[in-house]
Amino acid sequence: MTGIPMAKGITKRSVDYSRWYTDVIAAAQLADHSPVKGCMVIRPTGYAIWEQMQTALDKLFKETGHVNAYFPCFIPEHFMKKEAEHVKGFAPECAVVTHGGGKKLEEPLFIRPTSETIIWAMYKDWIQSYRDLPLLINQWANVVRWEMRTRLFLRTTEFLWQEGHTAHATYEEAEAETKQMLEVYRTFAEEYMAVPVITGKKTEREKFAGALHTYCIEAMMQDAKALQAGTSHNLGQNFAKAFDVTFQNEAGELESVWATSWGVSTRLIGALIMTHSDDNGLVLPPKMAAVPVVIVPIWKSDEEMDAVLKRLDVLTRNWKDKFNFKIDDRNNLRPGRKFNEWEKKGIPIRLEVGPRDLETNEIVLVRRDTCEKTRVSQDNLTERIISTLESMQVDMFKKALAFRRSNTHKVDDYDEFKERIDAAGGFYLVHWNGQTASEEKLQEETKATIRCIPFDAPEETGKCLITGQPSTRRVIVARAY
RNA sequence: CGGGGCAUAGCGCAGUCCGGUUAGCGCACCUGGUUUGGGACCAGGGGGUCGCAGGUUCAAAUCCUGCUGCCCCGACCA
Repeated sequence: MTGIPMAKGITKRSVDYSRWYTDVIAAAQLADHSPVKGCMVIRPTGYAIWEQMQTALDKLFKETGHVNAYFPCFIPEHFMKKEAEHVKGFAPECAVVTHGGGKKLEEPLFIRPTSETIIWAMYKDWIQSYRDLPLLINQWANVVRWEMRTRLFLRTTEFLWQEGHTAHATYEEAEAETKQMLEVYRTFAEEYMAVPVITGKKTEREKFAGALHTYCIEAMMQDAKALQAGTSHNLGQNFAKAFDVTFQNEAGELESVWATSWGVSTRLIGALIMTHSDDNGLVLPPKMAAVPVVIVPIWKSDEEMDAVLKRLDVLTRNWKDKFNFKIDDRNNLRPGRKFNEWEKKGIPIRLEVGPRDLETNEIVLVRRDTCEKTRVSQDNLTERIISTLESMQVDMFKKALAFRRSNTHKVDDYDEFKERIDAAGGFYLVHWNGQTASEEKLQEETKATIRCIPFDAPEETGKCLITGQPSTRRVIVARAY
């Protein structure tokens, strides 16, 4: 048994990918456009996904020794101006508060686009000796960046994120932290979101404003475009010097502190949607579904209703501590409507139970990722559900990985590259001479950017795709969100 | 910032060119009944300062002027 009828109200991916994306969000009731330009209202269904993400990530952060704190959203103007590169990078996209309490403020307050400056202003007071290090703090917060063009989840004026800000005694320690947190992001993306990512280093041009270097995870969406899904920065001593944060080392000498910062945002919800969902709506990997199992009971008479619900009572008795589930016993909707509703919302497993199943001791199990419908025995149902959820988690990752692999190519000829990226998008492993000038030329001529220098790229001699100059390794080039 | 489009019920639209009953349709919503294994049906009902502000006119959703907001496509960004 298979098959799901065509979805109403969702544009097919093949017709218009970006319409499809917004249709899926609307159909699943994840978010709405707000009355304020560029901002979104995250609806309960969408926020539940964010909560799943927060829970999993927060645990990973705590396991690596981090603690949470909260800093204000207002940043005094002169803080923003202390780190030269940082101002240059962020000033143009900042919202600034000039009035408060009906009066013009003495000093304008920037609404944080990120919190390095206010956090380092505080770290100055908190750090005196090497014994105060490392300082490993994370905060869950909103930030504002005045973007010209916005898209739900992918780029909104205000968005939710977490930002880790750590302080260390040495460069090596800071570097280890930067890499460790990138690895946390990779683990989270792949094992929880089932989104395969490439880890690597950003080019000078793409790195964070004020960082020594930036590492990232890059994912491929179903239209074969790249999406930066998370970043981790080694900030060196730039912020410590700008905010005069020093510590006494064991030898009693005064040194500047070494810093990192790292973040992922509600953009991950966009990544999740564009990696797994289909023409029928949202598809959630089990670990990202607050409620991974929904049961639609079916009945004609009141007697049948009682019988079905009673059986469900027995069947679900030991489920509470194993996985969340919901019994959709609304009596004003017919089953077909409920099937469709839960499909659009991406619930991983749907169970259908009616009078016929009571007789045969079976139940209908439908997998959202494959749309596969199976009649399964009511015996061992709990184990069957758990194993199905586990398979789905793995299968969805494998499917996404296979897609990325089949859309990743090595190319050595610039004209061939132009043709292929126009025709099919995709990731291209190409040689690059390491110069910003050729990177800019590439973007001007093809709208593609260097997504990252992958960690696993082997040393290999070749010629730069753009200039023909010598190169020692390949980088990933793609058109990106 | 450039190009395009839209603004009429919660959503999607018609009506606007050519001014004229009480502004209409589909979906959604409410009530009652029949239904229920893939998006139910029948009957009844509620909901609108026609984006805002001026103007023309006996009369404006409709004509004129100005403004505002939003969406989509490009240049910039997590």
